[in-house]
Amino acid sequence: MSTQEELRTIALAEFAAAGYGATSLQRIAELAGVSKSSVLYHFASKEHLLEAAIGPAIDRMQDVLAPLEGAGLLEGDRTAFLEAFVDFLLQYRLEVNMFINQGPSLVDVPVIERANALVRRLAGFFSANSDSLEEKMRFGIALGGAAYMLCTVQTFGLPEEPGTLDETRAVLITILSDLLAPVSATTALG
Amino acid sequence: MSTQEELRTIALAEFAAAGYGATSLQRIAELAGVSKSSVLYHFASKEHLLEAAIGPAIDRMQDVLAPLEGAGLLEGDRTAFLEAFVDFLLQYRLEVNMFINQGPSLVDVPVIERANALVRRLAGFFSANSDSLEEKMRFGIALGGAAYMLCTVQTFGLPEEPGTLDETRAVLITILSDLLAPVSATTALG
DNA sequence: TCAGACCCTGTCCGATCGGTCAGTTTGCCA
DNA sequence: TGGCAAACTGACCGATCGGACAGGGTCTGA
Repeated sequence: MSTQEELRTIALAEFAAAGYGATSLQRIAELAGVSKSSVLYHFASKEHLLEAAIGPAIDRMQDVLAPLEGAGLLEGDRTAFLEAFVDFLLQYRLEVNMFINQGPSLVDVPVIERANALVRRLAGFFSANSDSLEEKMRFGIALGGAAYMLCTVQTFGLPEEPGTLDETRAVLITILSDLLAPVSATTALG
Repeated sequence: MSTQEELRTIALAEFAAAGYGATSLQRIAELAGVSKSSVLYHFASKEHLLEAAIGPAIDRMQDVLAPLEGAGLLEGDRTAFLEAFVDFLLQYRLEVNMFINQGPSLVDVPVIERANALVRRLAGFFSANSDSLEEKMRFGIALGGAAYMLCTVQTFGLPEEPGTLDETRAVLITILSDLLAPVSATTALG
């Protein structure tokens, strides 16, 4: 693994565990066995390093959540969406962890703000006052709860997987489908 | 409101919104219209200010989650527990928001670590490998999802309440009861 | 009137932060 | 072997942080 890739990996782990602000370039350099100057050679600034660390995950997140926008989530697509969503959570656990924990406080970082804007729209979806409060809250609890639970498990250094990855995936999809069952098809992000 | 109470209120809001590390004593002082020295007069240190800001909420959190420990959550008590849990979330939204977002990264702060230890035990509950992975994940999604959803709604400055407070409370309890319905009574934290 | 508690302030300090810059090492290719 | 570009480094900078400290108002009770 090149120094650049190693720095990216270390930075992601540290940002997710200790926080972006609480992680100094000095510490990242030490963990990688290089100097702080070397970090700034590969990444022009701390913010660039953050962008490199979580940018790809946020791109993917936007793709996964895209179907929720506009016309809404059709009944037939729901299973496909949940599968894509759960796969995304499991594949990018560190990045999701970091975004969940620190997204709200890193509002001035473009790459974070891009994801924040998306979450803000989704949050508006289940927070706006309307007739079907329950449906919206079911949606929020399903998506937010799944993400938060996986991150909490990871953050606190508990056993890497609650069951095998495949079992986790299947159970998670089952629960989310169950939770969203009472939600009518075309309500999403109307 | 006394200066001390005002500082506590401002600190809580800022810590929750921008993060503990990202909030300087200088900024808190400015928002309160006093000097930084005055802040340090009322609270011996930044950490003491944090303790004053969220300590009471964490005490309450321990009380609310206490029934989950030991013998487990009996069937008859579940509704009472969910009511207490939801009431806690709604009453201490700012504090819960801050704890969810920054608890994992503030491991060296005693008042935070006290709550982290509790969450760590709860997380272990639904992450440990066992026969009833689904039940444990249902539990984690219910508790974590409800907390995270409310925090997200608040963090992003959306309408203060998704519906009236009473309606939110009732709907939330309904959804969580529904989600936990398949969970047998005595599995919790065995 | 005055002593003391309380509240508040400006000034200063060491530490640490992200970032700049000039210079050195390393590896590859002609 | 010589040269050049990429990789890397130590020294240094301004800014900001949490905190220490001495002192100045203000009020109250003796």
